[in-house]
Amino acid sequence: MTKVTRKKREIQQREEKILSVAQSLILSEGYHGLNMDRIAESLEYSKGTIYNHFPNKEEIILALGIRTMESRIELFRRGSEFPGLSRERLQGIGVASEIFARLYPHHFFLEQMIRISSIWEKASERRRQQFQSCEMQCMASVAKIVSAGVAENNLKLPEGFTPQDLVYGLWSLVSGAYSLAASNPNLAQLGINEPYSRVRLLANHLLDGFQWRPLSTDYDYSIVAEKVLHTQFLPELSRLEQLQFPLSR
Amino acid sequence: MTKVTRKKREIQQREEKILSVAQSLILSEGYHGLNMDRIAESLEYSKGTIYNHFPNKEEIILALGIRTMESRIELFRRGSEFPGLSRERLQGIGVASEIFARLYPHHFFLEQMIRISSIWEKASERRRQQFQSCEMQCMASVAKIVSAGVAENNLKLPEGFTPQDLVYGLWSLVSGAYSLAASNPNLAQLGINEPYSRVRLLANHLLDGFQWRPLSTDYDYSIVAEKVLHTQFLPELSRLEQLQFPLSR
DNA sequence: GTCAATTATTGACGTTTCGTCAAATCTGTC
DNA sequence: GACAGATTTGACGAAACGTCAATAATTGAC
Repeated sequence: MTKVTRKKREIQQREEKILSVAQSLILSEGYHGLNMDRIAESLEYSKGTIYNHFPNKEEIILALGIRTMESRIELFRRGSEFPGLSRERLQGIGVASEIFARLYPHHFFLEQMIRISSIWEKASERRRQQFQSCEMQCMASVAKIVSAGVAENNLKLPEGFTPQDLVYGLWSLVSGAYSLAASNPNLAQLGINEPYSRVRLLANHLLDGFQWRPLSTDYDYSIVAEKVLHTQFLPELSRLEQLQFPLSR
Repeated sequence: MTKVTRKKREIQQREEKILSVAQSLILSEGYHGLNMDRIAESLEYSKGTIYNHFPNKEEIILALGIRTMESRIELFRRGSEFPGLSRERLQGIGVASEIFARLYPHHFFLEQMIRISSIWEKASERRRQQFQSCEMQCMASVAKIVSAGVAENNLKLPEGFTPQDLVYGLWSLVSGAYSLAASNPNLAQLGINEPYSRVRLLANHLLDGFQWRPLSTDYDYSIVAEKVLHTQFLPELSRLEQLQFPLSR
């Protein structure tokens, strides 16, 4: 029924433009720098038109978060398709996670904002569910590999410890670390110089603590990471190199 | 010179009242629920008077964060005074951290807010430094114990890994986990039922991964935690029991 | 006790931003 | 080219921030 006319396409494209302007505003000037009048002015449309696309400011922010979340799911999917032992496959997700954090460092900023600034309450149910579903998909892909590790007999979880609990640990470690890195400009001042690559090492030590075999003391996972990078993430390589992506470090 | 008159004391006390009203507003209605008119109205003072105490809304929020941060430092100090091996003392901080998170669960909410909502930029240099100094004191107390572990020969850090890096890991894990728990009401839905006590277990596994002796597989740290609780945190015990604080679980 | 100087309080006001909606404009169809 | 329906516009009201001149209270010297 709904014919895709020139006008319809134009409207569709405008939605992208709104998000892109919103993103640059929010990144350069923070939460308060994003305002509807400025978006409208910058795109040379009236405010009413912007409100036709998004019923309020909060929805725009959530939409931005969903946009990067979708890229994250895709990266996680590709990472988890790396063939091998469970812990090697988890390495695949680790690399995906690191690539994600480097390509979209602002995401962690957005995510915190979404959780905090009453955005959640004001946004529509539909978008909220979309966001949560993204998050759950990511966590599920990790949980699946943890369960595989148990099934493979390479990982024994402690009494009363579920795969979800381990996912909680990994997730907390990674998101905590990236959030700190994203919002604390003076980590270096505290003696933390390469936050991104450190996270991978820390996560591996956590896995060692659970005796997930092969242990990182017996097996060089940085080689696995390198392999993951070249088999699963070729398309991203050049973009990453511009950012000086050092997996070996 | 500046005599402490009745009036001065009155003003001092009002500052406390402002913070307490602000806190309940922000907790019950989120970032947007906190507004200066409502604080003024609720305390039956005019807005101008509130502005005499705090030059803007952001300073109030930061002051709230500093207030809990100071309690945190105090808890950390007491925890780290627990006598014993380095890893036992770190357990002391772990317990302190867990007590803190249970007594002031809103702190992690505040902290994220401070990092995100342009609060940082708008607040005064003085308060910003105060906040950072609190944070650094906490991290330093952890770093000190890590270094002690190395000196004690119970911990060997990997090549190129500094004590600060391990602090970064612990800090990220703990703050990530508590932030998630504070802002994600449906962790249980994801299969994570006791976020607080899980964190301690996860952190201990991370330390095991670094081979910090004695390992938690050889030594029951929940007994240590119990002892810490009774020797270092007696005053808090009754308050915690009302919250059903299960260290053994 | 009085009074001038200092200090504290007030609330009306200007400003910014959100989100709305009736009126104006544009688009596609017959 | 006339008409219905979709789209766009921007003036408007509401809410909140932060200011400041005017007012009130307090203090301390005499």
